Amino acid sequence: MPPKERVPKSFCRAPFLTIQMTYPEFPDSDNFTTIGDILNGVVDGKSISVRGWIYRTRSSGKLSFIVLRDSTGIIQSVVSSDSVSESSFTASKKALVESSVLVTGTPIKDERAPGGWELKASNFEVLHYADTFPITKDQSDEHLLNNRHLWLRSRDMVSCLKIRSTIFQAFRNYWISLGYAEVQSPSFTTSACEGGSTLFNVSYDDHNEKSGQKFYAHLSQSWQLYAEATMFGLEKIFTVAPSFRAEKSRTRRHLTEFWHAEVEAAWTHNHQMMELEEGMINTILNEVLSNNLSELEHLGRDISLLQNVKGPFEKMKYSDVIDELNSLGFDLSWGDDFGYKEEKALTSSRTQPLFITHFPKEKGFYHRPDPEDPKSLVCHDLLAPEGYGEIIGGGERIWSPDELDTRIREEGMEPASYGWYMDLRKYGSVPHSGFGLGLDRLTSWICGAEHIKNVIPFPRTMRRTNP
RNA sequence: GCCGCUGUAGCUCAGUUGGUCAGAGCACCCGGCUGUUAACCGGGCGGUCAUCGGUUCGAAUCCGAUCAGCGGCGCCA
Repeated sequence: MPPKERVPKSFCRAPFLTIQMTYPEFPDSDNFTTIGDILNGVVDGKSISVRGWIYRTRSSGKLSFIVLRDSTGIIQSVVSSDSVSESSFTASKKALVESSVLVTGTPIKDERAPGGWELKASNFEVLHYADTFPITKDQSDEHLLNNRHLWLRSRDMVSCLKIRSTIFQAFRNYWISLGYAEVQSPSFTTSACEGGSTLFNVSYDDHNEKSGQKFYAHLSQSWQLYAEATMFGLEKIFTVAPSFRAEKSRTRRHLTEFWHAEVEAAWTHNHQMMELEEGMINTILNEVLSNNLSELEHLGRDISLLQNVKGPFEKMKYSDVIDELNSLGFDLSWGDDFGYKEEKALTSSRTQPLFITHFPKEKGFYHRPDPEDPKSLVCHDLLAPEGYGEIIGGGERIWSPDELDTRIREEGMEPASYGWYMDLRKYGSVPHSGFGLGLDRLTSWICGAEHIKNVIPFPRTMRRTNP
């Protein structure tokens, strides 16, 4: 075996050093203008410099048209052999799409340019000549997924990811403003939180042989059991974390690794939590509408549909939903679970989110049976409109130790196998509620995405873990 | 787990009943063009037809298996 390559000590410790690094080919300077500022008319008529990548390139004899992009937009620059050095002009003709460039010039309004603005180049410098970019105008879903590491540069992906960022931030800000604390729970777990869901198994070298177990741990499907423990100290908590489901689901709404926003609060009833969720959805939508209009427009989203979402959201009991579905031609009886077909029928004609409450007991052992109607639960789902379906599942948790014991046995499980979770009901148990929100599904709805894969940088599905 | 579909050049695809079927456009390279809008004109490069096996005088084409991927259902967020 060849000797292991040694990493220079100074490299390892780079963050702690204050050595001034200089890159002669790339000036240490903030003296660059964003394309967004140019398009907003901030620097009309002045000579400025732009740094970015080549988005499109066309040339004719003595003239190159180089469309530049940065994270804020795109602008066409015109490189004329009359107004730049020979090396600049050659570079502009030679550089392929996605080459990184530094361009100096004067922005002017010009109707002939896409976007209405144009940069008259006085200097055109290529920092790195790109190889032939694998993504051209002929694109298939599969090719774009195989090249997702490069497709992330596309305006579609950038728009979705900007909106996604707003959504994540708005979620956090909303709960923090209500006095909730952000808490982290482990991704390695040994307790299933929800029966039925399939768990990923994680191995750990020879741990398995030594311990006699088949695996080291599962990957978490939800923080809920941990949240119920943490809640007793902090009372109001939330998290944003990945959850993992090994279901063999192949739909436009499923990922094996998805971003789960979850909330848990002591002294809180189901109906109170639903009100908070409504406020959360409205807050997130308002933030997106005030920060990401251009991204929504680029994606072709019907913005009026989002603007028209206002509370109070419609609330229906499960039994009434069954009646509505049967009036639409379904044949369901009380106790039947309904799937996406039913969700789609309910939500495709609606323009507002829809709460469904009082599901049958089978939905989850940890949800509290309704004292007035013990065969149903004090719980809720929230369905997004336009056919996007379920984005939230939540409810009031059982807080009485005896009731929890009974429910677990009813589900054919042994309370003892829940170990420390049963402990939580022994020491000052209190009423509490919580929910889980699929952030990718929420983003998918807000973006109007065709597929949930379109709104996460590196989607993980049952058949894809690359790139 | 179930149902359906796809695999031919770097990309998007055509290829009829098995017989000049190794093709086009784009990309890339060379040349031309001073207003292009993922331009245009001329030329060039480029494929073990997913893999393996079978049927046949002959297979990209028919059959089987395998691999990879896509869409949907059920389940869930």
